[in-house]
Amino acid sequence: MEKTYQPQQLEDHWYKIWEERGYFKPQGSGDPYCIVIPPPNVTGRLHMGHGFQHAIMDALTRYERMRGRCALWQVGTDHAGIATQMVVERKLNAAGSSRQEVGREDFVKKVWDWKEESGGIITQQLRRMGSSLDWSRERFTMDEQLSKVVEKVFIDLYDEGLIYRGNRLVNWDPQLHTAISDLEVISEEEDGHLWHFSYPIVGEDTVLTIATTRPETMLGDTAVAVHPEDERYKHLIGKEVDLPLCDRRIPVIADDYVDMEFGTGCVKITPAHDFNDYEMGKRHELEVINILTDDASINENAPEAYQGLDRFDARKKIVADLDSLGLLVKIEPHKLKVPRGDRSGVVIEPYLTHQWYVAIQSLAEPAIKAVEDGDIEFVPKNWENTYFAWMRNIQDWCISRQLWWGHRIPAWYDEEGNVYVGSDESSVREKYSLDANITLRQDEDVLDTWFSSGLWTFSTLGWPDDREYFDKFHPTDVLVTGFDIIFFWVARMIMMTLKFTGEIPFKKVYITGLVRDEHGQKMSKSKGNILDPIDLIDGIALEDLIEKRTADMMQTHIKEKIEKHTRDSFPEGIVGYGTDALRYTFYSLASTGRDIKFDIGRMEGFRNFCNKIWNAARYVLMNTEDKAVANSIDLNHCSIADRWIMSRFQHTARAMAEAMADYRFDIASQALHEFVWNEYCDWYVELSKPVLWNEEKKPEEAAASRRVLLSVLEQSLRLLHPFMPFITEEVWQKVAPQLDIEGDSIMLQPYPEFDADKVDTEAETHIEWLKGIIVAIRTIRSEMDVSPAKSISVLIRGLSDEDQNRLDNYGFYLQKLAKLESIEALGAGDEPPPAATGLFGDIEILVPMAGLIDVEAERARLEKEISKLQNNLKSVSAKLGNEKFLSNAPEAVVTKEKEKQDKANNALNALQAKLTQLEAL
RNA sequence: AGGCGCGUAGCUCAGUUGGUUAGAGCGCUACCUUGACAUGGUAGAGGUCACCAGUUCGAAUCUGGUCGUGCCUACCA
Repeated sequence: MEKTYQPQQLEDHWYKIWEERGYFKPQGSGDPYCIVIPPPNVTGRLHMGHGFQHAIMDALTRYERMRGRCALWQVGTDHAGIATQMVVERKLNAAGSSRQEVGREDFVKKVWDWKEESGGIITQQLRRMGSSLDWSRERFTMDEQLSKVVEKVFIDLYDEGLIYRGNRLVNWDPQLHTAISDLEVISEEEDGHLWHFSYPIVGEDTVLTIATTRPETMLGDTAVAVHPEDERYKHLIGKEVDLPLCDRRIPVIADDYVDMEFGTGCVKITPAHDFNDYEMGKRHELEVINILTDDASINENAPEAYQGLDRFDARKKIVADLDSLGLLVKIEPHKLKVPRGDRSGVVIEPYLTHQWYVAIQSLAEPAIKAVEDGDIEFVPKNWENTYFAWMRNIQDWCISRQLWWGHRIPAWYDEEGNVYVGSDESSVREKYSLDANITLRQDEDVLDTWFSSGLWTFSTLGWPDDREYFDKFHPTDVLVTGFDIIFFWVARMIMMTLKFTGEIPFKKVYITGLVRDEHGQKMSKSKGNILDPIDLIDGIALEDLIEKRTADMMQTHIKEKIEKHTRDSFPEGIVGYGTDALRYTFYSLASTGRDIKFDIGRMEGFRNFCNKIWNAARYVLMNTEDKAVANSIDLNHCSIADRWIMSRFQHTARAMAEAMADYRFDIASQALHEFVWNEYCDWYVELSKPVLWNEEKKPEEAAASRRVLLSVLEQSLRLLHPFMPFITEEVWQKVAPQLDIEGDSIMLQPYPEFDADKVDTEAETHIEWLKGIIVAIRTIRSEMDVSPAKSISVLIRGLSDEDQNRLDNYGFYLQKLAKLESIEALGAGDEPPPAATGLFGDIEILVPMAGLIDVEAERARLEKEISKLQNNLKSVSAKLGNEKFLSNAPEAVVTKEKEKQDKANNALNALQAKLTQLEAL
């Protein structure tokens, strides 16, 4: 074995073997366990969020697989309609072409080509994370079988009247030329203006002043609204105003939606270009005048002077024109929420179009109930509030998109515009008994990507025709995902799955936090603070990292800022830490209900942990290969340390099981780390040395310890495997044969279960005693500046009979671990020599001073200890002096405090005696 | 405007039903290359648990408020 752990060489090696041998397929007769992957964008790249979520899903899957469940982690990718189409379109544009130029059919072909070309990257990256996904069942949302499910669901919902075509305002992206759902609109506060304009009142010499943030929409105004109770304007209700710049008179109406306090208290109403105005328009039967084109330019419904102008150019011209008419009153700076498309980033227009909708109400009710009843549980639970809040106020879902990449809507129109829905043209003709001479054309639109994602748990498992996997694995056990897609995806999956399968899609929803950078900033391209999980695994040179982070940046000053920040954060670039270290870092940070700040320092610590495991294995193998190892564990031959470590292992196994049941990966990782490093390596390995290397020990005792060293290491590897698949496999392959364990891979071995019978309280008590004495001696050595190389003689007194027995039995450990020349018990009557003193309970440990100890240093040390004890004693005594405490606190608590007091008093007396003795010198 | 979080050691985070001397890792200090490991060992230093008030014999933990901070939802033109 190498002296240090080298992850690069063995990760690919083992992954390939696991995959080739089919270990990721569900096997065995255990209870089925299933997780479906949140399908990543087929042409996307792995980011930290993926890394985090896949680390968790893989830990769960490997854990349950080892526990004997028939485990399936279902893999697949998403066609990601808008995102993917945009990438291909951008490539076309860069080449001087456009999607319109190549036409729909060829464009879609080009997207498929792009999918073939880049679609392997993300799946390759998932493999690098060690994910035990069943690749033989890989699915894609646009696979034939999954597309069939999409079609069936659409048709069934339509036939049931739950999908309908509506003409209403939608969020329109004027760059992508498509409708998008509410969820795809990001509203952020931006600096804008509030323009005050006057509209002349018909038949009067006065004007009415309105305030607006969007002057250009006045071309589509069909009313002005005031509050019915507004004394300033009450008399104008029912009158008309002349709409400036347009040859139109519009009414003044009253509606209590109007806020009297805001602006002038008068609102212009543009039903075609504002959601509220649209609703108000409906209430007052106002005319709806659309003044925009698909690209958000002014259309032919507006006065000629403005036709063809872009919306923002039109705004300038309108403001100028109103000004020259003397109707511009003032312009105030104003902060407002600007809706932008989450993909395109352009300002979204409310726009009147025909779109397809899902009538969501009847689907939402059972989906709410499923969570209310606890059939589906969110972890952490408070996300349920978010879910309920949205679901109880849910709006119909606009599912059509004016894109080319996606599932084409299975609807046909005849020349009169009648709609027919079916799986293809011929079945539509049959279904609706249409004559052959009627011409049909298919709807041009495709479905929202989330429509197919909503069917993901059952479509990937073969529903409805190939039901073997569906029947076995559905409902799935847990969904692991981010809170950002609770509405997009989780809620819709619950609704669609309940509707079509009658089952919930999953029993638990584990919501992960967002992965942020080390300063708590969101990772984003524009901030240039992205970390690529693969770079953390393999390492990356500083210059390459800077290049990567600044490649697409146009502005030099931003580029420079990112470069500086990157140089500061990673002066040496990033060394590769390996997959196991990355995964472990995610677990350690995965406390529930909290975003995680990714700290590379922690990852380095876990890389070191890998190395620790590696070297522990080297030690064990060095001391067991070609040596006598007991065939089985015989407690009669085991040392007290052997018994202790086996017992401690049980506690760890129990902690692990509890943490995993609660999805507390942070607690689990800490328990494992603590056991392996602090108990196995720091203590047990050291305690094994005097047994293995002591000539006077019987051979069968050494053989027993060798067995225990191997056995506990082997079990620890299994305990660790779901978190660190690679290193545990590599080491296990070397350790298992020493124990004659049969099996081809650790990942198919049973998971260690807690066994109360194997807890050895007696051994734990003895070792705690031993540790206490050793630490006390070491502390004296360290504080008295005694060279670690120097053996010392130690006196000990205040021993009970049991202590004396322990000293007889385990003294050889003390000699080795505290580097002692000798240790002797001092009789009760013996006068102790001047010495440095340490206490462990009632036991006094004396290191005689003879030239070793500096009197002043010891005095200072004692005084420090004494003052610590006095403080301690003060607070304990205060409690015990409080009558109310004595009468109200539970007896156990009072007893405990009394014990504390006694102990502190004894210790104090002992130390004070020492101090007196010292001062007498 | 409503809702949900968070504020514990220099940094990143634990702290279960109120009872610990408030913990871990990284970083820091001192000493040490001892036959697994310097990606290491041993021993340490470091916290008025954001602030205020209350409940209680007892509060990091429960209640109310204040401040700071992050996010989500909402129709203020």
